[in-house]
Amino acid sequence: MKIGELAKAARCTTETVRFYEKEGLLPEAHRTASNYRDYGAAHVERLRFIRNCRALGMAHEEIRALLILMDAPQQGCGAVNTLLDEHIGHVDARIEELTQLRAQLAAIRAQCQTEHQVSACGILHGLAAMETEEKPPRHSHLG
Amino acid sequence: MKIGELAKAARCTTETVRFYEKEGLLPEAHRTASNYRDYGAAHVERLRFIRNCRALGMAHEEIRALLILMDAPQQGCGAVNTLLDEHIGHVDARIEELTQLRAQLAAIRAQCQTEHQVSACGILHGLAAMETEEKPPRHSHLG
DNA sequence: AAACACCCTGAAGCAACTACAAGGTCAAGT
DNA sequence: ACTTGACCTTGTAGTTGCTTCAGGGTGTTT
Repeated sequence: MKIGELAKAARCTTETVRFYEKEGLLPEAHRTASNYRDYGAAHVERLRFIRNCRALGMAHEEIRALLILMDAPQQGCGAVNTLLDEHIGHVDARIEELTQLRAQLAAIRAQCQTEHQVSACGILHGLAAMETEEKPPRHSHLG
Repeated sequence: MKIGELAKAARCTTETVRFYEKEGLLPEAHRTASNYRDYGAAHVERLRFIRNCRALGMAHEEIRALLILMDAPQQGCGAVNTLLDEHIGHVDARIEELTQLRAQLAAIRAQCQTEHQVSACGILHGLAAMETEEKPPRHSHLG
């Protein structure tokens, strides 16, 4: 099958397929006489796997690690479990960060209930007066 | 004050300060005879405001809009309130997305409780079998 | 005069794509 | 035979919010 068909089968774009190939996530395809990429069922499976992992918020690094583990089918799957647990940890950490942010934003928002002059706006004063924090180190690759 | 002092006052790096200047978020500084940037109290205030907004997850676009509003102090602050409400909406949307992701991940994780062969791992099978979804349009700039 | 901390500019790198630009291929219709 | 249109090819640049680096200048101290 051609790249467009593969892309449709995994519900992504041809550009994304080519990008994954360049990244080494998707193995290179055979080429037809006219230099078109030519894919088989294994490519569809692999690409769908990658897209599913991405939909779950995994980074390319994590997916790459999973793919390598998958390519040694008779090995133990402890590393797979670990990797997933760590990823769940990233998601939890990010939810926690955003929840705290949400509370801070609500507090600032509460400082202005009615429309008045900008110079007297509680929100702007709140934003200016906040304790400026150093950027904490990232807990996850999730933005 | 020199750029390093300004950066310290707002707890960021000199590179970040120069970057904000290039972006137009921070006005350009006067220069000394030796071409060093020379900042005053107004710059400290502005930079701290920017860093506080960033710490609350706002995008540069949002901050830029706030700064413009702030520069017209006798105008009404309705737009400020709206902007903040929208930003809170972004955060809520992202928390919701991540919470759903979290549930999906937990479901997949539950498919493998004990270590066994990769080829029989419920997690990998779950990841392969998932309904591949099209990437939904972004609800927010928060990753 | 040398050492060291600080400043300058400009370019490149990160993640995970997306969006061109400029061209080649192929099947269908006239 | 020719054209249209949909598809394919490569390569490069843009997105966001910085960080890092290279290669150099300045200023104070010893």
